[in-house]
Amino acid sequence: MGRPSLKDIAQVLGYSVSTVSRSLNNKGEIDPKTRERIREKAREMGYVPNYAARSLKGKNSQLIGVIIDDNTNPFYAEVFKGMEREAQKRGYHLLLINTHSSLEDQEYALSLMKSRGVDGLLVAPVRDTNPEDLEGVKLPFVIVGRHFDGSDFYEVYNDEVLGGYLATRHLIEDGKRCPLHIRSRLDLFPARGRLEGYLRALNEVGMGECPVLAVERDPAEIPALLEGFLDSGGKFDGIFAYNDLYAMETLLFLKKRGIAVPKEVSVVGYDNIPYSAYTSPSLTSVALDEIWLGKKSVSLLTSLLEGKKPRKKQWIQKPILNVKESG
Amino acid sequence: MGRPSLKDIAQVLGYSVSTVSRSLNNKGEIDPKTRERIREKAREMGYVPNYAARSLKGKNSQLIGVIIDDNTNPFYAEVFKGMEREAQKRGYHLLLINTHSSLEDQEYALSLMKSRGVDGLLVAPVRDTNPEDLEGVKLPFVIVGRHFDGSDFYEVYNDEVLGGYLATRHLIEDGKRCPLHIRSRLDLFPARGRLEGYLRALNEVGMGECPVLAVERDPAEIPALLEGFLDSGGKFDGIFAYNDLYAMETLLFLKKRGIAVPKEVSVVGYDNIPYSAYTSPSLTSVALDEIWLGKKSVSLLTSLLEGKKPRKKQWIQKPILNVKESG
DNA sequence: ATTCTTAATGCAAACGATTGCGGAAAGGTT
DNA sequence: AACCTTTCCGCAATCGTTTGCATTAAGAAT
Repeated sequence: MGRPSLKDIAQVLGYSVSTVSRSLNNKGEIDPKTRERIREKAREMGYVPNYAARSLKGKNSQLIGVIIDDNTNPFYAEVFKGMEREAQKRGYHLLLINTHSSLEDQEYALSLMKSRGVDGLLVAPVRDTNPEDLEGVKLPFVIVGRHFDGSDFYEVYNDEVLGGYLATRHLIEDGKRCPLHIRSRLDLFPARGRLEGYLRALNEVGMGECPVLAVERDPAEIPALLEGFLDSGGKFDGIFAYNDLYAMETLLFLKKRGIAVPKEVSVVGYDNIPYSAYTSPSLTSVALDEIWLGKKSVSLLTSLLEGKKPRKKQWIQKPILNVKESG
Repeated sequence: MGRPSLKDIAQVLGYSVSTVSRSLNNKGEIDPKTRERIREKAREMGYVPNYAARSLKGKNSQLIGVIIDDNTNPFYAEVFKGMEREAQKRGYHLLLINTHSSLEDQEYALSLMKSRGVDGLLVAPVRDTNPEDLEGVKLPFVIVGRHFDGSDFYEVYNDEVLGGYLATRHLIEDGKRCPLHIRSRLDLFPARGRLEGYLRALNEVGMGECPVLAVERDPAEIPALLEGFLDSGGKFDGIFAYNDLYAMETLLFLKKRGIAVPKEVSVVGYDNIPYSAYTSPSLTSVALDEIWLGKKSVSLLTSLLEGKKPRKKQWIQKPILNVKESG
């Protein structure tokens, strides 16, 4: 026989299916003795509930859809881990789909999640996402790692401005007079925040005009960007890079050019991924608690699913700076 | 209204539910004209199939369970990506659960997958896994990245022996007389293979006795291990580390001790993770095609699910050596 | 003894999709 | 004109679970 159903248990014990169901779910009024008898038998027969049937009837699947850019990204990998921990604790499971930063893939993911009957969504929307596309799925959702200006979505994200500020202020306090920023595309939420924090730190001490280099698609552009900047007479004594991967490309370039880090130039990254400890010099980086981010987004979503309406819609995490050798 | 069902479409158009179902699934004989009419309407109404209902009836859910150690591990992250690509192409979706290398978590995962009604399993079993536990779930499955001696499971994995051999032979051909190996626990399949390849390369050229250091739990033990080895008079001029993380710890230690890489000591890692390009010197490493691994395991499993019995049960990938600066 | 509570359990419908079987209409064959 | 095919489509059962309502039995109150 395949997996036993409620009916199988009911037949063996001579009860009705409803009684078995109620016993297993602790619902309704059941004689404690029969309840125990049923639970025991269920265990013995290796009963596991059929989520498909349950979700078909009950309208809830105990499934949460997770839509992120790329599970290979150490930051999101870590966040997912946090999500999994919290979700399992609360009896939910996760359906993960990558968007590869593509709007098309994101639409596919959204429609699929709906089709799969997930109870709610944890989503890190790709750039250019129309907020209405999210609302259009008519599912409770929590935004992870992003923030839509002026919206009142439930959101769990990092204080990117503070992160950029911390990184830059550190460079300044270290005596750097001309810290460069290598930013990413400004249609990415974190990129805007980090840039803003960078500018704020500069303005605070009256250092107006420092150069910002922009990566359009790929961190692989960085060597050429820096090369071009230096060759056209540009100067810098510190670099705040959009993230650790950017910073690593930067370190590589500086090494090739024979520029000493941190003696001549300090480098600060962002995300503090595990591998940032293994570069040489090891990478000073803005650190986040990704696990917290994952857990918090799940607990927020599940309370939504339980019909609560948490008053606090925005959960913002304060990053800290993990100072290592590069600056 | 919520998401429209077959019934809704049927009512609007005046057909029966069965006709709608058959039209949408291209089954049975349906007048091409009505089929198109129905498909058009379905599109218009934004119909998406309800997988729960489908799997309840049809006995297949188009869901594949993925059970791995840890989605943060770059190797498995990459493998998962490959799986996702292939699965989506074939109309399947993935349910991911981490085991954190714990037998207990693995059992939870297995029971959960059964409960969720996945059609099949892609699993990288934790050490000490009893093959019978896997067969016990009574689901088609493919082993990923491991190999059970003597079993005839469907398996997709790497030729770890060859990998270890390539790494070690490279060190030897580079003139190293005493390459050290830092291995992991031998109850891990890859650890056994890599060690064997290492020994084979040594024996081939009659270099019998070279030292092997064993990490028991955590790569963080490595500095102490090497320290102890050196202090007790041990010597080496090359190191083949179990994986890139091990190699990175090794590089860090060597740097701290002032030992020049690759001048005095060459270092070779395994997995060729993206971040191995950013150490200094960059890390020579055994490279695998993780995407292939993921895709292949999915295509193998889906052909099982379609009732085929592929003759070739073991798919073994040949790694290559990606020579960079460290050796 | 009769009626009223209360506690414990069963009945049956419903969720949305699939599918074997049968029926009706249309056309073809003698 | 009677019969047979073929084509197209509907009926109804089914999957496993949940849940509102009905039912039964037992005990309490009169």
